[in-house]
Amino acid sequence: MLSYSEENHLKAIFHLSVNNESGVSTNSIASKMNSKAPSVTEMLKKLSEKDLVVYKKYQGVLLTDFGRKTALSVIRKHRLWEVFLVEKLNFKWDEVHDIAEQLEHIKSEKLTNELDKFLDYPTKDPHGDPIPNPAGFIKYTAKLVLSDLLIGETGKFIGVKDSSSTFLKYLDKREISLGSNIKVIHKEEFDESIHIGLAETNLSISVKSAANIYVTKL
Amino acid sequence: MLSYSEENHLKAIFHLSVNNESGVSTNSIASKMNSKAPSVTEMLKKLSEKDLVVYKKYQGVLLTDFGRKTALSVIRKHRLWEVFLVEKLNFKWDEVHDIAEQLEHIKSEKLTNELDKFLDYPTKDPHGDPIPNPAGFIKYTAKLVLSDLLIGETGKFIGVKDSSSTFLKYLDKREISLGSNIKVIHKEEFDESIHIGLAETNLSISVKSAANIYVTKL
DNA sequence: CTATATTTTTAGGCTAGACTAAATTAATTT
DNA sequence: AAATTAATTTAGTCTAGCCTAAAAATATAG
Repeated sequence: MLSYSEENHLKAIFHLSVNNESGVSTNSIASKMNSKAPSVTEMLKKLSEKDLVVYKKYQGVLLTDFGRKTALSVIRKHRLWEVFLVEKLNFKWDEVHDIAEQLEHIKSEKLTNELDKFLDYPTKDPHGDPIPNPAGFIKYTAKLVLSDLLIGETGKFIGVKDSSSTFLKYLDKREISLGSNIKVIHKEEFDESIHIGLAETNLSISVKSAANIYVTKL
Repeated sequence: MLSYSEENHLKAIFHLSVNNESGVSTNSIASKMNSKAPSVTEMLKKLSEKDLVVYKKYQGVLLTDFGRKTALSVIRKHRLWEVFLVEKLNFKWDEVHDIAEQLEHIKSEKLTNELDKFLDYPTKDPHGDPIPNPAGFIKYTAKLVLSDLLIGETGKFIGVKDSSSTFLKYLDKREISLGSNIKVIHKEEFDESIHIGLAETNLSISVKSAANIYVTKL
């Protein structure tokens, strides 16, 4: 039986592994967890002991298959609960993260699978992130960021890179929502800001924002 | 922000207070929590510090209004989640306790109240226990135990005293379920066992069982 | 290819929450 | 009312999970 802290470390390592084949650094984990390097080192020893990670001093850390599966089970629960909160309990997409952080640690396989069924087997969470299946398989969709589209191209908004509530509320305010088609009308040379066209309106957003909007080219 | 352990102690004290106006003993709390007396003493000091209980060494402990409200908020969550599990996720009444023990600690008032709304403001949990309202008001129903009914009397099954999964499964097997009308047909002198009549069948149950079945006289 | 800077680990300390064993207080019995 | 028994608290220990400061290993720069 894993503790909350163990599960949270596994999750952090999983997320940091995505663009990091060669081992995740102690500091990056500490920074993602809002903790300090020595706490991480200590935890890595414990996780290694339990065969959840492969850890060699000073060499960074990687998940074992078992660790990866465990991390994905936590992520699965997180995302299913997020769907539940939005679909069934009237939460907004910017309100669900902190509660899901708590709910993801509830231990009951039956609960998770019944919840999945109750929600009719969703494949994406409210931010567009894929929901792993019970076996720990996760289906990634090819995606690029809005700032990579060329002038004249249109993308379908399928997810956010930054899912902070600040950014999500910002998107709400401009009525940029998951599924929207976004056309790149113009790119400002000076500050790289981007003029976009939505169904009804046109508006201008910063590169920073555009770099946090995942799209598929249409 | 209270810890799980603090919340669990408050809950235990609340449940033990019901038939105990004069202060709950350290040992009774320890036994309910599957812990030991020194752990309880330590916790009582902390809870007293936080004005959740009134505690004087060797004198037993009682909840303050604040402590009572806090305990009831945890109990409210526990019972709402139980309803959710049974009504929405196909759990049986004997399967929900342990999961609700985890879910009751999730911190989000909005979550609790939205869940309440989603479930259409239930007043009883799957075992017949009343669900406190958001203000911490709890509506008790007058009840007696089946073993107190006289021969010839009929009671409506409205709750269980022992909600262990063993007892609940036992009731399932005999098709004694919440809402059933139970008529006392005969009481055996020798072992005090009770012959009861249900809608379709007659059967015999022990005093011990009968003492754990709450009824209202019809 | 040293020297410096950065990263990581070790050493040691702290708190919460549990425990056992011993001491103290309260309750019960004679 | 004293003596015994039972309940409770104190004292001291342990573990998990965090921390800071210092030491060690690795990476980077001149």
